[in-house]
Amino acid sequence: MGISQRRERERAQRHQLIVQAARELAETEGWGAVTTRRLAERIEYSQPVLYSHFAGKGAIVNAVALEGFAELAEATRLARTKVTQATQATQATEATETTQATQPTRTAAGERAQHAALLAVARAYAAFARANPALYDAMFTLATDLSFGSMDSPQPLKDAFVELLAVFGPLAGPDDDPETFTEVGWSALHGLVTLDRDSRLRDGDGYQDQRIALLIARLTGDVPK
Amino acid sequence: MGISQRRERERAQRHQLIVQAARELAETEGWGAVTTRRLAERIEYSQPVLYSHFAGKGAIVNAVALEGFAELAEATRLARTKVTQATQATQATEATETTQATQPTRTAAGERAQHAALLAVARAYAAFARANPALYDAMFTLATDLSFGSMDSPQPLKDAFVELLAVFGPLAGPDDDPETFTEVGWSALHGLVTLDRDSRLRDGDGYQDQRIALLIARLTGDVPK
DNA sequence: GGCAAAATTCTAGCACTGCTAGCCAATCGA
DNA sequence: TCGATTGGCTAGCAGTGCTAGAATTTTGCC
Repeated sequence: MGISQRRERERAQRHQLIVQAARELAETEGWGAVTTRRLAERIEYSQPVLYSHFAGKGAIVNAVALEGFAELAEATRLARTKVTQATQATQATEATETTQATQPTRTAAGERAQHAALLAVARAYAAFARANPALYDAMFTLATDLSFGSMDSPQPLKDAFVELLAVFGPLAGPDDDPETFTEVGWSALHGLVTLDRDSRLRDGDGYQDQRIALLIARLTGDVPK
Repeated sequence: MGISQRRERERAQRHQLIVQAARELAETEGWGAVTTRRLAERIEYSQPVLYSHFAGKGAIVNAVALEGFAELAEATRLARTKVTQATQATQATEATETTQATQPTRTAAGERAQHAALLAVARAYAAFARANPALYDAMFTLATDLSFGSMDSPQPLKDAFVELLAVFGPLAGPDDDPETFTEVGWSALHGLVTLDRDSRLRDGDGYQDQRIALLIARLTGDVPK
């Protein structure tokens, strides 16, 4: 039965080809240019084959969005581990403590490290959105029917939130629910990203960086008096 | 020359009728149902008359969005003045100080009052978005070509931001730019509203209220240790 | 009042969209 | 080798935003 396996493999390849074509087309010419005809032309098949892979155009957008969430989770994970490892090395030289990385260290140095990690992740998040505007659009403005908070939400969405929870959670106050705190931090970041992208905030050199820094500072309780 | 004036008046009425029809249709059946044909049917004219009033469908959406910004500004102004007046009355009985309302009062009572005002405005903002989902969509996801930060941005947009500035600005840290602080606060609020609306945050009784309270608390430096 | 001119509204249609029914050819199991 | 099944294609449907040109109404003038 090797033949049917090969056919299934080819089908999966074409499936991925459609998603990739949609994403590239959207990123170069915007989602308005992503029509079923242009998509079919691009993958060198006729339109109806799209509907043998996806229920409709919306399902294709959803697939692109899912890819985006997976990559976003990976990007934030990278930024987090990079910084925490760097600061852990610094901490080792200072030789203060060696608790688990996942456990919030309540020392001053630990808090500083987590603040740094959070800032790095926030910057990575903003950079990701800026580097893949169409992808971010698919994730947050086009694919609105992707369930999130419930049990049956797709894995990439859960992964992405868990990743954010790992950075935001430890910085929640003792009386705060870490998940609520993460939701607030994520939402704020998302708001900054979208409003900046639609030119609804002052445009200029370091304005967005300033905003992100200010947000993270306030969230972590680093407030000037 | 009273005739041409009457005609112009009637034209303005029909102009407003189009905007209102678009808004109502969007609010009851979603923006997907707002087509030029249905709009024309609704105002009891043929399609082309729409184009004698607006450059295209996008221009109609823009008009709706502008109306939304005007109303949003009004709603936040109402929430702000209501609370500040109430707390000013309380302050008067305590007889501590009587500075100008626009000037940030650096007393403990003054800060508490501003915190309360900010919370009230944030709640009003979220309530507005929840009560007019299609309108909010027009303002932030459909009419993306509305210039904002620049000089030539429409007056309602400026007004809305000034209104937010009046609540957020006084609570900025001594080293913070009030405008930057306002941009951050507004973005965070916007993020909470949109993600909540798309069911991307946990759905339940007071979750959104909790998130808003947490956000405002952190922004104002009221951080638990 | 009657009539050409000007402004306004409508009919009809264009090029496009997402999506699907039904035909036609290649592949499969016997 | 031959029917049955699968897979892809052509052609077309209903609907979209928008517009050219016809038809109608209103205007200004004699």
